[in-house]
Amino acid sequence: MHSTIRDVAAHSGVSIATVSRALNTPELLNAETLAKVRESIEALDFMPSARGRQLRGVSTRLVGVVVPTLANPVFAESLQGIDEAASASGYRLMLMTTAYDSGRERRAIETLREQRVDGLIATVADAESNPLLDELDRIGLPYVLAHNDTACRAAVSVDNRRAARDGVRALLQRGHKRILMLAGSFAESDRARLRYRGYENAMLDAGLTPYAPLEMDFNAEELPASLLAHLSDPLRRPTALFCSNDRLAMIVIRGLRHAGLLVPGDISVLGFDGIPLGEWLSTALSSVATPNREIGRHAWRHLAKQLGLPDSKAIDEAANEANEPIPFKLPHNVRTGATIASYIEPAARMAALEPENPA
Amino acid sequence: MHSTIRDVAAHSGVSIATVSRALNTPELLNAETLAKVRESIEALDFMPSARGRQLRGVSTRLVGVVVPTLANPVFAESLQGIDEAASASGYRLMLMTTAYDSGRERRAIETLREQRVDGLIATVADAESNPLLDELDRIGLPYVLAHNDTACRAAVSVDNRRAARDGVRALLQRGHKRILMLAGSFAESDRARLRYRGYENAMLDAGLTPYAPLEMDFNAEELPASLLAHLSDPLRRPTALFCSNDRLAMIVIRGLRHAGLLVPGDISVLGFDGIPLGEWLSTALSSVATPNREIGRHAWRHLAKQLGLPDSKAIDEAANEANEPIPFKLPHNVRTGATIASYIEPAARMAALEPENPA
DNA sequence: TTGAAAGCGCTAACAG
DNA sequence: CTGTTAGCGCTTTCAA
Repeated sequence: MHSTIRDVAAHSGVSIATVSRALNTPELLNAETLAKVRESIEALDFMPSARGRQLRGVSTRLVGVVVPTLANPVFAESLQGIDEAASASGYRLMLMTTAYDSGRERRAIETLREQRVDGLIATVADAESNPLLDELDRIGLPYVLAHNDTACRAAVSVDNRRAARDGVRALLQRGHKRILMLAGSFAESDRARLRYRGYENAMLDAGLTPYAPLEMDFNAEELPASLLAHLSDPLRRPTALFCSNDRLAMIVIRGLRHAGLLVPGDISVLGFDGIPLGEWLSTALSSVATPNREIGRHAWRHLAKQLGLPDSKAIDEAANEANEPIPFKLPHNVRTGATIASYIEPAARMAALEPENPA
Repeated sequence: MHSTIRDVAAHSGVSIATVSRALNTPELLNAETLAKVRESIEALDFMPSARGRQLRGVSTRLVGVVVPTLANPVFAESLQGIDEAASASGYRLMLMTTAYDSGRERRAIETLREQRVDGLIATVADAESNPLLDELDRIGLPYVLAHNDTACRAAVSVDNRRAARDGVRALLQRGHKRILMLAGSFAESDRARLRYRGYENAMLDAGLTPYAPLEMDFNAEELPASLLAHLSDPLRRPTALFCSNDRLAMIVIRGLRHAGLLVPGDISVLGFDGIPLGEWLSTALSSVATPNREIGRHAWRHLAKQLGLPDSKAIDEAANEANEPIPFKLPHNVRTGATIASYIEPAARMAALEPENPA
């Protein structure tokens, strides 16, 4: 179906070596020969096979990317960052999604290895004790984790513990004391666990007792009974909810409204991720925002370094800046939206609600 | 760096053919030999090279996917659909983004051809007169367009004209007569043009004169002067805006609120795409919803058919259903959110606003 | 400046 | 059941 270098050689009456040179080192060829060969290439719709080339030992210039899902904008964003940075260096992406499933993670990495990717960027369910990654280490295939937050491996992320702590502090500063943390599945995510640690830290620092985390289903239509139980007593219920991700926060806000609670009037809600959509909600979602695109971009920079590529970022800058280490931890940012408010004592609230009270 | 089939053969004291068989047709081997070979494979961390295999003429089981950007959830969703369907058939995706740039489209397709993808699924800026696609036709590389709406090529999409027409009809049914259509760049998108045709159709059918379309910048922070001019006269301004995509609709709604106009009280807004996020806005976005994931899934089905794969969908069903043609046009769905309302005559409005009027 | 030839990792006859 | 061998499309010495 495809024409090969041999077809081109035959068509233009030269050797295959000459065709190869026309492709790779045209400057070494006689202008006429070159023109002739190029004509044949055109005529035959010849497109050199990366396969043949790579078999000769040349690198594939392919990077594998492994993400749980693109339905989560967090990963779509970071994929964008990787894509932009990698294509600028002439690398192509090979994408695999895992749906947080370890079987699929394994198959994904296998496939990518078979394709002889030069390296890979992955977000895995468990970054610390992960045999797949251990194997990559052993065989020496370069990889960088994105979003996973661990010191054991090359991993670009925010500092999840501190980010969560800062988020909770923002709530504490607004006078909240009964702050409950909600999470999707802890099993699914080392990140959720670190975020809970941050929550604990902030609470303990403030002399408060952390609640146990409340795990809830990511796809729930309604609030789980366990949460509703927490909310039943207006005087003792949490005054703020810290959700381990934005999607959860949105589900919760919707559920709270459904249950007749005002956000942030009755209860504040803080998310985590800072997905762009959050800002579009009419009550903009307050969230601990993470620089997802930058996470992707920096993951690439680390990988590029491992691959021995010149750092295009560094090239732009002054030479003496060139050896500045590429960061593994990126800054987070507590985005004060409109879903968190200062805590008001119940007594004061009642007073404020009395219409008779003069202004 | 990688060990090869030859290393394994040497390590286990068999021929390379035997190793190859251990990989591809293990049932043909003596159990002991097989075990021995597998041991060596383990010991050497051997992973067969897809390169070598494919060079022998076996298909790559790779599909190229070309989309403008993943920042638009529409494409992230359809990519998900492609991914799910393709991996179910054992195919892998190679992703390239183009940012609607024709140079990048060309490079993307070139790369994919070099990688010898078995076929590709693409969303291009211009589907009809596109030399790149013509070339694919000429060389016989199977491809299917997704979202592009044209009869000239295999393309899975909604019927953009009818979808837009139905959306505008929903506005007309609510009594709107002064309906203005806003679009991003027409140059960028054959789809936007078809949607304008649908708008025209609906208006003319209703005996109304269509407005000229108003093109506006996709990334604008504020409403363009041209639109503000349209809105200045409360009695003659459009009572509804039809936006050629949801992102635009969201920008417009924000801008309208900023300008002191109530949505949908003062003016209705209808989007197009039905991105999930729209439903999360506190005033849920009304939109002509397109089944993006299904578009991806069906694009794969068409490609799979061109590749001569058995249709996994058809297998599930009764045999007599098996030859049911795979649709090119998928159903759209006018999602009545909360940003469109019935038109109320100004007089009636004024009356309703007078607090003295009894209920 | 060009050609001949070896070989990259693998599969698939064809023998044994 | 297993080994030998001939390529697949390309790059890269080495010679001419």
